[in-house]
Amino acid sequence: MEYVKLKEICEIKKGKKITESKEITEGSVRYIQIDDLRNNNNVKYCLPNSSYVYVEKRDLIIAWDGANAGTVGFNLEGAIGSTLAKISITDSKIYEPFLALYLQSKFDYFQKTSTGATIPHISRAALENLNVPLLSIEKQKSIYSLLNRINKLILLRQSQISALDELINAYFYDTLKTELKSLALNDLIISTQNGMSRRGNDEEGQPVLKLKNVRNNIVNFNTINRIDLTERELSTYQLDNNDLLVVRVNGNPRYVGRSAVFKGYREPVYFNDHIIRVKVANVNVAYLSYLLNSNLGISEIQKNIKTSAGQYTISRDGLNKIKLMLPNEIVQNEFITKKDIVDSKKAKLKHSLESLETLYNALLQKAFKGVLYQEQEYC
DNA sequence: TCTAGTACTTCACATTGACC
DNA sequence: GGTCAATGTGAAGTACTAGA
Repeated sequence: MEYVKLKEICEIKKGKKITESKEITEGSVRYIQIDDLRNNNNVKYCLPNSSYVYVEKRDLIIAWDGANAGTVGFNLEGAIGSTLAKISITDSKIYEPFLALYLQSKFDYFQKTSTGATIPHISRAALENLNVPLLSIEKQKSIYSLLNRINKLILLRQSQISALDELINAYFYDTLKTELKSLALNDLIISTQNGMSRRGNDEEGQPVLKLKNVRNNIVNFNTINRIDLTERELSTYQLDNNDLLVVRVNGNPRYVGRSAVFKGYREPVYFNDHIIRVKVANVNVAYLSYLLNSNLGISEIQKNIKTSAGQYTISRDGLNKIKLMLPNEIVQNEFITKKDIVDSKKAKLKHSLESLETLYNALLQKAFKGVLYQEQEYC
C-alpha cells in the first residue's frame, strides 16, 4: 500500500489561550476544549477574537497536551483552546472522516512518541511524519462507510442502555406517586458499623472492599484489594448478603452517601473504613439503595454531611437522621422486580455493545493495513 | 477498638513563562 | 511565535490519628 506523510496533506496549527464568556450573545462562538472531543456535556462559549484559532466542521482537532494527548475529534465549529491543535486537510484526495478514523486509531503511537517530563505533549515531528495510507477517495469512503455503520450500531446500543436507565427512573418516580410514609432512616436501621482502618494490598489474603468498589447501586469487584486479616477482623468485618454499603468520606460531597447492596461473592468479603455497613429491616434494601442514590436521596444526605478542610463525611449518626418518604413494601418489591428485568436486558445490551466495539477495533486495524479493502472487494 | 475527622496522594486538565 | 517544563487547581481516592 502507498503511504504519504501527514505534513504533505495537512496544515497543523496550535490553539490559543481563550477567555471564556459566561454570557452567550448573538456573536458568541463555541470555545472547544479537550472534553468536547469526547462529548457535549459542558459546552462553553467565547467572544470572537482575531488572535484565536478557529476550526470548521471539516477540520480535525487533536488534543496536544495532557494525559489524553492524541485524542482526535472532528465535526466541530468554534475556537480551540491552547491544549488543542487544528489539522486542516489541504489535499483534495483525502476524505476527512477517513483521516479522522485513522488518526483516532493512532492514539497509542501519539502517546508513545509524546514529549515532556511532567505533562505529555504531542511530538510535532512524530505527527507530521506519520505515514497515512493513500487510498482512492472511493476506497476511503467505502472503509469509512463500513466502520461508520458499526459505529452507528455502537451508538444505538449506548442510547438503548441509556433509555433503559431512564425507564427504570420513570418506574421509580411512579412509586413515589403512591401513598408514602415519612420516616427517618433510623426507623429502619438495625445496626451500623464502620469498616476496618487497616491498609494494604497483599498477594494472599481476603478481599476487602474500599470506596471505589461501591458505586451507585453496584458493588464491583474489578479492583479489589486483598489483606491478610486477623482472626478478630475475619469475625468482625465479614459482609452478609443484603448488607447496605454506604460511602462515608470523599472530597466531593456528591459521592458521600452513595450506596450499593452487597449480594454475595464467590468467597467471604470484608470492608474498610471508607464504608459504613448498614443492616435494615421492614424495607426492601435494594429499593432503599436506589432511593438514597436518587436526587431525592442525595439532597437528604447532603443535609447531614459534615465538612472540614475540603473533606466531606457522613457519620453513622448523620445516617440515622436522614429523612425519607417511602411507599409500602409491596410497591417497593414490584419496583425491584421490574428493575431486575430491565437490568437483565441491560446486561444483554452491554454484552452486545462490547462485541461491537471489539469488531470495530478489529476492522479498524484491518482497514489501515489494507487487508479490509481486499476482503471487501470479494463481498 | 471503634469512630469520625482530616491530612495526604494521585490524576487530569489549564495556565504560565523561560527559552529558542 | 512555537515548544515544553513547571506550576496551579480541582476532583477523587487513600491513609492516618485523636478522642471516646
